[in-house]
Amino acid sequence: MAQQEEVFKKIVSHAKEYGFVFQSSEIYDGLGAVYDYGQNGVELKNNIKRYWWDAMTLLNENIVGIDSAIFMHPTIWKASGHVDAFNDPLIDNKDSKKRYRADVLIEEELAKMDDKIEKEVAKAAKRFGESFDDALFRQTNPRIQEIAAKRDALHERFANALNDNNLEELRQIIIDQEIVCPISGTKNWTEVRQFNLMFKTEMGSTAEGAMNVYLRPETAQGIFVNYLNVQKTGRMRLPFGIAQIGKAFRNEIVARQFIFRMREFEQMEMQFFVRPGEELNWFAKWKETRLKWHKALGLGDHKYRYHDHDKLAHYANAATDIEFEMPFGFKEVEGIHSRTNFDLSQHEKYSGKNIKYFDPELNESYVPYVIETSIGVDRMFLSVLCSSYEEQKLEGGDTRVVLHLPAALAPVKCAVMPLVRKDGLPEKAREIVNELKFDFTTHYEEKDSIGKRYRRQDAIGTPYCITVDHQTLEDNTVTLRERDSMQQSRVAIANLHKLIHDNVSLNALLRKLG
RNA sequence: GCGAAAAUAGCUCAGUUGGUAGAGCACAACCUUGCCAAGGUUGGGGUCGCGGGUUCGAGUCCCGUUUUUCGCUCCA
Repeated sequence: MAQQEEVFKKIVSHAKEYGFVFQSSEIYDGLGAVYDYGQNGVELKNNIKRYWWDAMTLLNENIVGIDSAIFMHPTIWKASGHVDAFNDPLIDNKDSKKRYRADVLIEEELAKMDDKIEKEVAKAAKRFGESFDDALFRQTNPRIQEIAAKRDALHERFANALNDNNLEELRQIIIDQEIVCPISGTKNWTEVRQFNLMFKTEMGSTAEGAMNVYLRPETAQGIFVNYLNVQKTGRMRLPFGIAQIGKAFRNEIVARQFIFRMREFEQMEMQFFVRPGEELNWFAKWKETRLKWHKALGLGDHKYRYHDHDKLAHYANAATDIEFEMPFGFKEVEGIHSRTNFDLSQHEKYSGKNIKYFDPELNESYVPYVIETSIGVDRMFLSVLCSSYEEQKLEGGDTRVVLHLPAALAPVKCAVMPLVRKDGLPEKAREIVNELKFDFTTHYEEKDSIGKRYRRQDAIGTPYCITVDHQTLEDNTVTLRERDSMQQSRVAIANLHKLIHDNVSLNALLRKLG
């Protein structure tokens, strides 16, 4: 494990050194958990997005894309549950340094009181035997009455505090109830603080007229609120899907592990709308389809696994993660959720608009059920980078650092280099670049020895290097050098284009998914 | 957010009880070589994360702060 962490550090350094990922605002000491993509990173990221987008929209005639705005009406986040669910009142015990949810601590205290009552009842039931009247005993026994009164008073006070969002009161309840930390056993508590995971800003210029809006914490809602627009204008019939790629923002308390958890991140989401009752079949189908998409990249089938959720979110009736083996363990890359009709029903309720789908086959209207597939682009990027990175020992004792990126995702597809910088070889190489550049990201390199140039291309994962030598001037052939095997072959310039295209285009990858 | 550790050139790091900021690689120019990196010459690049303090003098000691890593915590 320690070794894995070393490798991860090297990957992070490599990502910076070769222009994949930079810390945001670095010259101002950086900004926490925000990163920028560099010249190679952006190409890799765009290729990942293109692979996903094409797999969704080209291969499925019933899936279309949209691009919704980051700003949305604030009520959307009330309807979706984010305003409430992303607002946890937290409190720390100063001695044990443990953090708890203040509301959970109080709920546990209430549960304890209930337990006490039940114990009293059970004791009495044993004592009185068959003549025991449970309801009567609860109503008349003074001890139980006393506990129940305290319990009810606490419950009411707690409910009021929650309702008013009164953090000081929550803390006061914990103090008054003499709740202790289960670890340290002390009552040395900090203030109660609220962490809202949504970034808030204002829209409109005047203080009175300004409206509080949020930066979206997920892209899904932009699809839900548009689903009927797309269905009607696209004449879509269930089942159909809407795909979207876009930025989302969460003010994470702890954001770590490089680009794995960032405060600003990008999602690729597809919401698939189905008939009620058919959702679990579609859930199973998408589970399979999505894993196939990942595995087609060839990063290693053993690096993937499903993680089915036992504890489901409030909107879901089934959920799975596709996890990928990162240097720091198996981690979620994609989530597949059966979101029921929760979101659409909520929007119907909060907007007051009818957003039912009319099913011409069944001749009835209903709110569709939704299967969601949602990938973190940045996590996907990280998984590709980590599994591609290799420090390879070569014969002769030296090592080379090579990124075995799937060719279709590589930021640079080929590099053209004159063997020497004279005798007209650079000019010939330029001619080849000018042919290839229209279809492939092509580098031209003439500086340093040829071996050094190969290694530089290996480090950014370029699948092919094309070397122009003196023979080229005579017979129009070049040396084609392959990244992973380091094998060289003599190829006619006329055949270069097709050869490269067949191996680096997304097309080949998509055909595997057919 | 709490605790611990760290921050010196693009990268990896050295820097003595406090006394003029260094190396290797990388980068630029020129020469040389020419199919798997690290030949030669020359050069550019650092207010030692930032801000205070102690001191005649701070990369080094003290305080604060930012960022990163690890642990806790949290995670739709």
